[in-house]
Amino acid sequence: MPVELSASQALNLWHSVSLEQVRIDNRDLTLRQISILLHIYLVPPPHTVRGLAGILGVTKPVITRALDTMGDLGLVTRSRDERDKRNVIIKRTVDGALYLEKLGDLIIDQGRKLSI
Amino acid sequence: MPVELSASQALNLWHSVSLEQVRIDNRDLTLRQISILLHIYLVPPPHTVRGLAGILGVTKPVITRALDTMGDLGLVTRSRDERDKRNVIIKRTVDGALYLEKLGDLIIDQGRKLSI
DNA sequence: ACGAAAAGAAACGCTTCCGTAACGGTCTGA
DNA sequence: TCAGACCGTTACGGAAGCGTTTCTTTTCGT
Repeated sequence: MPVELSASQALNLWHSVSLEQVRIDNRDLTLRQISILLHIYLVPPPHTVRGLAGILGVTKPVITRALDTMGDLGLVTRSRDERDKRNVIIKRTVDGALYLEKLGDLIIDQGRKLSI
Repeated sequence: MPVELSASQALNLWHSVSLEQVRIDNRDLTLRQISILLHIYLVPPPHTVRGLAGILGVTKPVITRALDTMGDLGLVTRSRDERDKRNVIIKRTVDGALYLEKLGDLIIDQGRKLSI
């Protein structure tokens, strides 16, 4: 079930959602952080630092720092992989799920308001 | 013509577009910068620093800095308002239009790939 | 058993962003 | 006309991001 958007619909959707996100959310995540967060919550686990770095095309410290920041915000958690103690498994939190739920609602709302 | 999205469609769309944007674009604009850029290009002019600050709910220096950064990237230009020389009018550029055209195409492409 | 490899974190120097506050140039109305 | 309001920028100290490099712990192959 693809979603067919016109050029103006696509950009207007992005515009209104970004704007509301900026206005509402004081946490001000970067695009990278949002990508990581969405990836963790939408793609089946397990998620590792190395894996995420490869997927986003960034270096490992970028992921570590993003997880530090989002961990402080309560959006994700980390725990050692007991099967291979070199790995860290990135886990979801209730707050993180809530955050993305709100984002989803925002996108849906702004999508409904589109014209042309 | 509203766009009806399911919760999973909304988040998957945001996920895939953010991910591709991170992978493709080395400029790495912040969400605020993207909001400003989209606003300048989608909302009829004139655009002023004070006006944008009010719309985004941020302070004026935030707008000035964002315009500095995006000006260096060639995405926007500024010029004094000759009618009231206190004001600065923010203008569009060819590169900026091209940047947003690519973003629009990306959103459209990822929208087409959605399922469920 | 032990050296190499792998994973994540920490350190380092740098850049960029933030909000508050102060600053010059411009307009305006009393 | 000129004091005050307005507009955008700059300055400042601090926080957070970046990529590269180094370090610690753990695993794996021989």
